[in-house]
Amino acid sequence: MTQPPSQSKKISQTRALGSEYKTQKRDQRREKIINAAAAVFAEKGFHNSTLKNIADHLGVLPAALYHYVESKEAALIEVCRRSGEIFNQTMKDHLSDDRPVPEILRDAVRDHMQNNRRELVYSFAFRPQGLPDESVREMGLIAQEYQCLWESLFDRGMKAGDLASNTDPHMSAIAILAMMNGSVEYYSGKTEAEINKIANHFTDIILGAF
Amino acid sequence: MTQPPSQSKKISQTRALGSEYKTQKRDQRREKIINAAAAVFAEKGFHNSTLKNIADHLGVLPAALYHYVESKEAALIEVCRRSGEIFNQTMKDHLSDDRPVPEILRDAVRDHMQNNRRELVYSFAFRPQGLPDESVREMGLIAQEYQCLWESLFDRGMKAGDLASNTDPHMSAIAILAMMNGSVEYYSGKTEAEINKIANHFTDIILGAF
Amino acid sequence: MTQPPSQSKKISQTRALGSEYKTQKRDQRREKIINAAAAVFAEKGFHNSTLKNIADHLGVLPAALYHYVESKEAALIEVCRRSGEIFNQTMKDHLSDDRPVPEILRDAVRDHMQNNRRELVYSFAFRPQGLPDESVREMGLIAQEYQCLWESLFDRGMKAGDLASNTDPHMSAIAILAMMNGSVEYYSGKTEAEINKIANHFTDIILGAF
Amino acid sequence: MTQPPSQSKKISQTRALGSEYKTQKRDQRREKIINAAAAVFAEKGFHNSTLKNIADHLGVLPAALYHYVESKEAALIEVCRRSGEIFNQTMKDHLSDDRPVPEILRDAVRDHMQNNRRELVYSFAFRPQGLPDESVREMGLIAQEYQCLWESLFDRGMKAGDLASNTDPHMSAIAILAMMNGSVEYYSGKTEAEINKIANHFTDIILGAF
DNA sequence: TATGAATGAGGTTTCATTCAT
DNA sequence: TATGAATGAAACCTCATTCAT
Repeated sequence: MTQPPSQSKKISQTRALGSEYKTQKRDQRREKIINAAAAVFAEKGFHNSTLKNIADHLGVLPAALYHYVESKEAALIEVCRRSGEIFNQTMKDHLSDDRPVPEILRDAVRDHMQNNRRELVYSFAFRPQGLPDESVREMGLIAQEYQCLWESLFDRGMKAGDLASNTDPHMSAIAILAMMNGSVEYYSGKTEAEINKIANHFTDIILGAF
Repeated sequence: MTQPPSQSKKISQTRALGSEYKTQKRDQRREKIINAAAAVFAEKGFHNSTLKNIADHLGVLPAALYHYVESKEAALIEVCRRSGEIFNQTMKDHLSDDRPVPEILRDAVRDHMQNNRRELVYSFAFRPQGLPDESVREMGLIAQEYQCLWESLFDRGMKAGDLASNTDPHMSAIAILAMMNGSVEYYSGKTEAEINKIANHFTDIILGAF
Repeated sequence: MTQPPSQSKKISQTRALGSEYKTQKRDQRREKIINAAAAVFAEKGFHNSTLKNIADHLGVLPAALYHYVESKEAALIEVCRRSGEIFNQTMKDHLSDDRPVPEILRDAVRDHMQNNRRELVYSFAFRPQGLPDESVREMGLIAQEYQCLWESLFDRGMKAGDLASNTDPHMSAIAILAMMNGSVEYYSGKTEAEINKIANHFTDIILGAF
Repeated sequence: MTQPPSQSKKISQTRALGSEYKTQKRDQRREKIINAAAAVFAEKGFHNSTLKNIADHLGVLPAALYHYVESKEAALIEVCRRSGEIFNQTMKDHLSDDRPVPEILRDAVRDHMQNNRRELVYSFAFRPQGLPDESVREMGLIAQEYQCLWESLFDRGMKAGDLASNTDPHMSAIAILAMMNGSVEYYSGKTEAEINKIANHFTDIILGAF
């Protein structure tokens, strides 16, 4: 029995696969663009970055970006969302660990600072100054969640007796986040090992209190 | 016989006073402009601030600013210089105090944070990202001096036995500055009393370490 | 007999004299301003000159100029008028001389070039490019009259047999004026003696033709 | 069996041609812009010309010019360079001719004046007044070379016995250039034939001297 | 009369964005 | 999909001019 329909099916499958393949490629391209945007924004700040800067990173002309990103601001929001996910996911992973809080804390501090350096995104996630309103809203939610995760770590530590009983989880979270983000210009250019040393120092400061 | 004050002298005095008066008024106007610039820069960041924004703060047209400031960048540099002087002078005053270091430290932290809030200038003095080169240079010197002042405070405290003997002045300065500057978005809108509480918390963290 | 009226007369006389004196002083001041304008316009061209440039020449602020001159363009017109009068009067003086035309011509060429250098005004009187319309009209009349004076000199010389009989007064005037004005950048910085040599050369060229 | 031309070769050719074609089109557009700039600058002078003037000549908005020219001053320099090349090349061509110098001279004068009219560029190449420094430098070199070419023509003529033995090549070049450039307002609006007549007159004046 | 503050128009330039190809 | 041309809004800045003092 001849099965002409099969051919049409095959074709449509091929098409579907082709389209899936295309979608995948498109996503990869989009991701590269978002990464380029992240790098440029981090280096120069949002308002001092031009689409040409981003396009240059990719060896492409500015107009090409519009095939993947709606606008400069949309790119910023995307960058924020992604970096927020990285930070938040990292922290959630730490929280699902059942080692003593001080040990988790030490790792979390180290990871945050390494990410700050590596992802070059701290600037958006934690410095809303002068950014477009919608971005600020988006970032605010992310940052708030992140801060909550840190607070819950301190809270757990205190309740478990791993940290001093008079620990203020809220203030401790504020303090360690401030320390890590307020010194990023100081450490972002340093080696991984050096950053780890600084991270340990910060952890000791937080742990030693009270 | 007493001579009446010579008239010519009087006139010249009047003239001198008149001119002095004018100079004074001009300086006041200039100061208001620099302050407006500081406020706008702090709120929106340098690149997102327009001369119109600053002019609007003063109820004036943008072109009027050029009577007092050479350019937008010149305004930025002036803002940085002024805020740097405030911070550095405040710290020098604290250093010339001979109370125990922990007490001085507590006051210094409080003053820095209050200034951060009041002067709204932290952003330039401590966040060079994407600013014009000359401004960055200027700010770098200011910030470096400021950090040295903090280090010398920790150094003195350690040598005097007021602080733990294993205190690292350099890292302690980094840490407390990062804490204060990295949390400015958190506290800048709060009342003086609330900020003082936060300042005390930060001081306790730094003092309690080790 | 007492003569009180005389006093009032005296006063009014004094007043009249005072006012006349004032008018005179005012005219002197105005003349200085026009001269300063002429110098600045000549050096930088009209559109590249600012009122501040002119005011600086006089050690005065720009607003002060408005007490004597209606506008920047009015100053230009005045400058043109004055320089035109100088050039035209000089030429009329030469024409009322009854020496042989070649001798007069030699002197006239010399005077034009010296004036070009000294008065620094050639640029307006002979280069209307891009100047405001009214100024161009005013200058056009002046320049036309000046050219006519030169033409009549050549005409007289030809009719008197001092110049070649096939001399074209119109073209000769065009040529010598072009020579003198088209080389002003070349000679305006030179000494009086050097300019005289060049002037003689130009005169020889004109006289030697045909 | 003859092979059909390889398709890949065709494609690559097509691509190359396509890109070449685009480059060519871009150059044409750029040339039009430079020409428009030349026309506007010539009409109004550099400082009195606005980018809007130039853009209007092309039926375009000012911002569009920046696709082809870096800045207003860059446009000026380009205009100068191009016109300088035209003038200098024309003169070099004349110098490589071995006819008697008077004949060459007559053609050279005619060409210069026709170019002055046609290219509308004399103003930059020979009137540096108030132009930006770099442009003045560029133009100075061009003008100097051009003058040298004229001098060498006179020099050759004198040595060949075509011109009077007491000819001063330097002064002759100054004089003829001044004549041609100092009268451009007079002749630039005239017909080609009329200009030729004037050019002949100027040539006669130069040749008849001494 | 001269000053200095302020204005408003206009200039050059940048840049996100759109669109035809 | 990427390009390159073009746009239009907005930025910084200049400057002739006005006005109160």
